[in-house]
Amino acid sequence: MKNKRNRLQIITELLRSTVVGSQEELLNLLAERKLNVTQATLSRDLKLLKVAKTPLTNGTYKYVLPPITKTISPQGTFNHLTSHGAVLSIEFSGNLAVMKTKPGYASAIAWDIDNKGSVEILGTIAGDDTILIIPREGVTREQILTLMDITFSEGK
Amino acid sequence: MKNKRNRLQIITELLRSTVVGSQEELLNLLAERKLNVTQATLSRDLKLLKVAKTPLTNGTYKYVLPPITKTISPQGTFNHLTSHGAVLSIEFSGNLAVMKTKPGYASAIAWDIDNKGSVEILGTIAGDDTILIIPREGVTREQILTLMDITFSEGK
DNA sequence: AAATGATATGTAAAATTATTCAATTTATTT
DNA sequence: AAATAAATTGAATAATTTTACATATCATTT
Repeated sequence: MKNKRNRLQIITELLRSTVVGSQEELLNLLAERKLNVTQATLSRDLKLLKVAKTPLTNGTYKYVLPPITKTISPQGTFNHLTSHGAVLSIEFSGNLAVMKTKPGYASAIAWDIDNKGSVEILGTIAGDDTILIIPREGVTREQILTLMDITFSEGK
Repeated sequence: MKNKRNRLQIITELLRSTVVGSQEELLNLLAERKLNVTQATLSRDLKLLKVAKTPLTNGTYKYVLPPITKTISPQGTFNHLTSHGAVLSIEFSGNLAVMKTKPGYASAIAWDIDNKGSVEILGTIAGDDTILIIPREGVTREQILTLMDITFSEGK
C-alpha cells in the first residue's frame, strides 16, 4: 500500500527506542500502532533498512539499525578534517549526539565545531576519539547533521 | 573438544577476510580447514562472538564481527580492572551513566568499555576519575550494569 | 480511460538459524 | 583417584527468517 514510507519510519523509531529481538515482536509493536502487516513484509523492510540482527551479552538478540557512518563531505566546514576521514560516525541518544573520530582527533574536531559558533550547539566535550555534542533544546537530529555537513546513510 | 578457542579465532579471521552469508557457508569454509563442526555449534559460536547478520546493498546477507574487534577475550581486561576496585561507583541521570573510578583510571577503563564493542553503548568520554557513558536509546540501566559486569547494591 | 510497467504485499513453502536434550569430554573438588 | 561439576558438542527439532509466486495497488504512458 502507500503506508510503506511511514511504516519504515515507525520501524526505525521503534528500533531506536526499543530492544526488539524478533520480527514477530516488531510485528506486535506495529500492530499496537494500527499498522498491520505480515512478518514477510517485515523481513523485507528490515532488509531494505539494512537492519542487522545481533546477539546481546544477555543471551538474547536485537535488531539494530545500521550506524550512521559514511561521513565525508567534499568541502564542508570541517573540510580538511572530515575529508581526511577523521570523523567516523555520528549517532544520537536522546538529545545528545555522539561523534566518533579517529584516535586523537576528537579535541581538534570539537574545537572546530565549537568555533563555528552555531546557536544550535550548546557545547561539546571531547575525549580522545569521542565527542559528546550537546544541542540546544528543540534542535533536531537533521539540523545537527546538516550543521555538520554530514551526508549520512541510514538505510535507504 | 579443545578446539573451541582455535575455532573461534579461525572464524573471526574468516569473517574478516571473506563475505560469509550463511552458517552453512561458514561450515564449508571451516571444513576446508579440517575443522568439522555442525551448524548448531556455529550458531553458538556466532552468538558468543556477537556476530551480526546484516543485509548488504546487493540483496544478500553478511555476517559481520562487532565493531572494534577484540573478539577472543571471553571476559576481557575490564573485569580485571573492576575486580581490582578501580571502579568506585556508577550512577545514572536520564539516559546517561556516570562512572567514578580511582584517580587516573578513567581513560583506561573507558578504553576497555569502548573495546567491548557493545551495541548498547554509543560511546564514552573520560576525564581523570570520571567516565560519562552514553547508552543507546532504549537501553536500560540494568543492561548497562550487566554489561559492566558490575553488581552494585542498588541505591539503599 | 485503457494499457503497461513498476511496487507492494500476503500466502505458503523453503531456507536458515536457534535451542532442547542427551551424550561426552574436560575441569575441579573431595 | 573417584566423584562431581562445568563445558562442549551433535542430532533432532523448534523457531525464525527469507523467498517464490500470485495478486493487487499505484504510477505512467498512450
